[in-house]
Amino acid sequence: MEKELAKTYDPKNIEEKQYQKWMENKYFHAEVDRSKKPFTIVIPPPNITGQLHMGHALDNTMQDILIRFKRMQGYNALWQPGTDHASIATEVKILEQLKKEGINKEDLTREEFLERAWEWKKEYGGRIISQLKKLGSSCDWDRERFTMDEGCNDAVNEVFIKLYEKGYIYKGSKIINWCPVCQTTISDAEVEHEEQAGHFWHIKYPIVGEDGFVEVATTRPETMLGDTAVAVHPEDERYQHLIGKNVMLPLVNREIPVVADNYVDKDFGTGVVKITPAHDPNDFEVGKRHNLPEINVMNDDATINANGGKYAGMGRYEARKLMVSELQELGLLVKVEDHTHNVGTHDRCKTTVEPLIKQQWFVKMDELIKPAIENVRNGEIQFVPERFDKIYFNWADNIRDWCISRQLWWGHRIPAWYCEKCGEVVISKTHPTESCKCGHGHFKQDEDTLDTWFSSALWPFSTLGWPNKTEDLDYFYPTDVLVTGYDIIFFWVLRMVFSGYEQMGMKPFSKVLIHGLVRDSQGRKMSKSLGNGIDPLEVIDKYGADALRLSLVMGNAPGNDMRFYWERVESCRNFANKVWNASRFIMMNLEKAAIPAEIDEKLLTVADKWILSKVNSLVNEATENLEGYDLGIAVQKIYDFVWEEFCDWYIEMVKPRLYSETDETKAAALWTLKHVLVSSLKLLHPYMPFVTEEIFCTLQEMLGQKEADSIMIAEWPEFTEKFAYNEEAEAVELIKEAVKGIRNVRTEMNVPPSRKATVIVVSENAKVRSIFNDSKVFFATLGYANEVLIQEDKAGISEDAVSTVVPGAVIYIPFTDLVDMEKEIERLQKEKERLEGELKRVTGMLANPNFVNKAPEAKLAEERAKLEKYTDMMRQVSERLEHFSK
RNA sequence: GGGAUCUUAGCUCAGCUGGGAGAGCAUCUGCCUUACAAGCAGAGGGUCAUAGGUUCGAGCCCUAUAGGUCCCACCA
Repeated sequence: MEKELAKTYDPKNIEEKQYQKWMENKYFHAEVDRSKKPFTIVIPPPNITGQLHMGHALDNTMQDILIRFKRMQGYNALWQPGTDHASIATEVKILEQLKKEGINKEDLTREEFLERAWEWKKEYGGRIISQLKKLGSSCDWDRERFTMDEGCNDAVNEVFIKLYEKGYIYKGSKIINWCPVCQTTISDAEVEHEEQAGHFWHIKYPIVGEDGFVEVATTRPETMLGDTAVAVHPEDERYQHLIGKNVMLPLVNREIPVVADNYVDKDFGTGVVKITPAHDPNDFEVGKRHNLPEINVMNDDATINANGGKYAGMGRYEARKLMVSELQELGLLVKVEDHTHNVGTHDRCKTTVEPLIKQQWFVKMDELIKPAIENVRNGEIQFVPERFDKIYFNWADNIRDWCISRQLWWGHRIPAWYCEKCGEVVISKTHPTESCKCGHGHFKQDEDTLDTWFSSALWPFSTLGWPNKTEDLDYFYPTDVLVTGYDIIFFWVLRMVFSGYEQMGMKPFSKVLIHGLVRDSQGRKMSKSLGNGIDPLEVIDKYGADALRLSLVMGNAPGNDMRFYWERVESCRNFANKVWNASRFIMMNLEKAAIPAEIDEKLLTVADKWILSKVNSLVNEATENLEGYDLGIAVQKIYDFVWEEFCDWYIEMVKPRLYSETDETKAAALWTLKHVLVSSLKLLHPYMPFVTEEIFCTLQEMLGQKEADSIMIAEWPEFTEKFAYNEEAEAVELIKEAVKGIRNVRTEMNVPPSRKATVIVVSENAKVRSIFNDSKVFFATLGYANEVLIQEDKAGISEDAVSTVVPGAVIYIPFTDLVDMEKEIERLQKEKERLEGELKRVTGMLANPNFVNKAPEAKLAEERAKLEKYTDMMRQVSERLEHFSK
């Protein structure tokens, strides 16, 4: 370890090195330790297909901040990592890769395909993990899991069997969402509704046995091949006479009945709806009510099947085109209207989803969802910010059975076995050995795999060893907080919640911290197709992980989207640089003089007490904000403190003491510098782990004092009564105001910094005089003074001196040769106007009996004090003005 | 159709349970002051979308309006 910091801050030189050290020392690793309280976060497992994007960077930065904070607070902090097999996403990628080699899925056996898939996992599954490490994530990598590893696989089978035995999992023939491109079912959550411009075709269906037609309107004419009825509203006068009659389905020439059903909206379209039970969820329901046949007219690739007669083999849109033109020739096409409507598309490939009737596995939701609703409603599980529970309830309250089977190969194969002869179903983790009813005894496993979210739903407990009763599970579960984006509340959060209650009898986590999306600088979603994505690794390469992390959380409220700006990262890097240089300065001075580990408080000056009280209350506030998940607010406060109060004020104030060989408070200054620096580094560490660690360790090395081997396991700072803000500390605020006044006057008067001046403080108040008397030195270092006089009256001061007014005193700077009267008057005038405004407000308030009667006592006292202060300042300013106007 | 959310300085955004409008970036003016020009010091810039209401007091609470974003929803 180095004993001094490099001259320039370069994240490249420290980040990799520090991360390795943390890994080697296993600081991220958590073991069950009953003497400590656990704090657990499970990572939202990134897909093995994935590369780190800004969303991951934000999500994981937030988790790392929380876990590092809690670890320092003394919790036994576990951040459980892992990756997701992401069944459909990965399968699509692998198929793409195969395609490039000229191989189709049909060319491979299931086993051959899976071999390729595991190779993929081996090659790319680790990529995202190494990228998370670059970000600084302090996950317990020894515990890394994968949704398809042995344990998770076992958990999946266990849950499937338990739910099946309880009757919560069933196989049924229902209308489901089918993706013709991916060739699999998808769940409701995976369907995105997209507004598309389409048409409304009005078609005449001849009435059987009489002249005339009914006119139906449809957006999907090709589905008429599967029509098995037309429906009207039971109370629609226009169509009463038709109910019970038949119409002739054109092109197909099939007689279908006219049924009456409340589903029909009299006022929409023609009031007559064609019913296609096999290809529309509503029609499916209508069909059930009226016992209509279900005619499936489509193949899995959305071409028309044999039931479509002569259209068989055509694509759905091709058939549509032909049918429309044929209807037109027959004179049955009344009109075509433009019509925008919502089309369901598959969220992965954007293909229009085709509703089809198929045999699939479902999870019955009505019972399972109950505790998941109840426990969010009663606050057992809380969303941060709260409003996101509405998205949650929106899904939970309207939940339908979850279609969990997928016609994919990459994933957890459904543990259902069928007797090849009698078809008996056996649900079992392993190939059944017992014989079945028919005694044939040869079983074949279900071909389908499970929805990828089925395994993710178990993640908070499967990663801790479930279904085994492990110590880990007993100790670390339920986890404390789940950090994720609002876009997967219904995919994942909801399913973890009901799974937690069902399998563990306990919630999976107490808080759900929701963040928004990272958009580009124009507010657009970052996406591959737009090519507007920013690679976090590129940002890290240019500015360092610390800067990236800080830029992602500072000035951003929970749940809100944010825009990515390079300028923002740069300013965060500049902050890291600031911390670096301040530390370098402090260490340069510490090096030259030994400092005691503890300080004799009598030696502390007002400046010391001021900064100590400031950092003390910062500790309080930042801790509180962090505990309330206000990560952005907390770090904003730390940032402001470090840069403004510590660097720009305190360090500057303390310099004369450091440069002096004789000042007896020098040690106190050094001790204070060190104390405040270390506290600041600790507060910053969760946000900027690398730079704070580098400085912390170098500082310890240099001092030969060791508090901890690493800042990440050092103790979180605590508020101490000893340094509470008091009158002494407050005196510094007055000094600051005076200095600012002097600087302001000088700039307004265009006085170059090289020109030093005499500063005369005039105050009738002995206490104020005493404050300034003790702080003369600050005017020299901060206010360009070469001489400071403190006096009770204006004796000996040139009447033409420029001045600045602070509460309780007037500060004169006699520049006999430089004074620009006009400017000085202008300045005083401006100051007077400001004070007038303030006084008007305060006197107005205090003159209002309602305010005086109703406002809290503290507020009243505050306003009275202000009145006094401003009145005094006003008197001084007026006096000065009077003089100049003479 | 239902719901959420936003509208604050030129830009991007903070603003905790209502009590004198903030930050970063950008702009302007001085400074190579021995930690830092990735810096220091100063300055300009906002009727907090609009209209009502509650309150002693509203950026913050309530209602309505306008505009933006997003989610959900079976109107064929």
